[in-house]
Amino acid sequence: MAERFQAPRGTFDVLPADAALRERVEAASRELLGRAGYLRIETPAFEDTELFARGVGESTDIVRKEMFTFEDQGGRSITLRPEGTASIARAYLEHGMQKLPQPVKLWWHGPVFRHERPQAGRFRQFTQLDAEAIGSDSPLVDAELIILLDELLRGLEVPALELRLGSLGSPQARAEYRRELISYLRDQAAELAEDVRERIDENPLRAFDSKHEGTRAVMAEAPTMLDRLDAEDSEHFATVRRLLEQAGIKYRLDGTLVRGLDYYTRTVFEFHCGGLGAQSQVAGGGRYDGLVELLGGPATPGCGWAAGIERILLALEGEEPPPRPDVFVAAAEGERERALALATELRHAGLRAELDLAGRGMKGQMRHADRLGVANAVILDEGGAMQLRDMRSGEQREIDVANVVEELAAR
RNA sequence: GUGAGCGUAGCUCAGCUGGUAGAGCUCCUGGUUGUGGUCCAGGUGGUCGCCGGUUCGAAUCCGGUCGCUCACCCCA
Repeated sequence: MAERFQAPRGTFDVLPADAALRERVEAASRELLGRAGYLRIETPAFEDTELFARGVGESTDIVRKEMFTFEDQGGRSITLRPEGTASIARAYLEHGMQKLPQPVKLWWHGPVFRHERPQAGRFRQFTQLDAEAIGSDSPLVDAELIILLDELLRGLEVPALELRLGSLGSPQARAEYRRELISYLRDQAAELAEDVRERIDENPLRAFDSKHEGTRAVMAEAPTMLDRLDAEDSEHFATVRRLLEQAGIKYRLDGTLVRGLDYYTRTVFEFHCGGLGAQSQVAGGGRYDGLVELLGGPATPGCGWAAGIERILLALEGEEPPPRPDVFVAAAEGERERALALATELRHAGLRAELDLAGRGMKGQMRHADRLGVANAVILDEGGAMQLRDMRSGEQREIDVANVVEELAAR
């Protein structure tokens, strides 16, 4: 037991029972994003470490302690992608997509890696669905992306959804606000909970989430980022809000949204699902107007989101039974090879056909057919005769070899 | 990285205050020469996570270790 291999910590197998639901999520996103003109892109699962260090930000938890980084045989530092946006921005630049009509709208889904301690809804390898629109600073872009994400989650019937919406403004405004908040907290330190006080410099925004009474009183009076937006950012945000309201999308205004990646500017948002455990965030994203430039390109606005497929699946909670075959071909001892040929023929006709591959006796084959849940069985008798059996009624009659395929296809 | 709970057959679990492993489900075979779903009988399958200690003897007690789960942190 102990010596048996196990999937590495924080990873999992997608078993057949899980596959159908997962495919439904993938199909829904492909369909929805396709209709909105988002085009599919695939980037490598690993990149130059520096891309993430620069793109995501040296000071973020992701870069500081969550990356799977290794040296390849040529001495290059390589990192399994901990998120997708930096790769998309890299591809945008590498392939000169500035020359395309803007914005360039892209989507992808695939594995993402973060070296974290696993827990409910948190894995070391998980799957993200990403949508990105690069090259326009119009608030229409922000709104379109949020509307699409909302439709996706709602269409999948993710329960107890909540959209939180905020704006971070420009990097400068954000930095100024942060300084202001830190000094405000320092002044009020005596009233704050101990854990909040200890993290004033580390993460002052977190004070807003505290359940501590004294802290809550202090925070009720604290300035929020939304109060400190400059005129342009403020107008941009107001337009995004108006567009969402026109689209009938409910949201909770949240001036304390942080996002753990440095590249976010202006609009930020998260979708949460109640009853998901501690990791309730199902999707999140925002605008990143400085990212492309940060990676060495021209000043280029961008906006996008990532949805966690596993968290969505967790919220949907369920398995779908594997598809049932239409027909099972059972064969007497000497007829096994004919069974394969017939099954192949039936498959050509578009039917799901199975046969015994384990050397079962007739009783075993019928039992197996029953468990597969087939509606019909074809039984090949010794000597060439053939029976067609209706597995529900138990009715059975001899049938002509020439007619089996037709007969079954018609059912 | 920190904390808490758990770790017995493929799955769900039982095994009281220590005496050298069980049930249900699943799977396979058979129930008078090859026909299913109910029922009956039988079978496959576990060095009780691992290492060490206490003991005449440990799945059962103690220590360590690994793993899983949940939470903190942070994020999808």
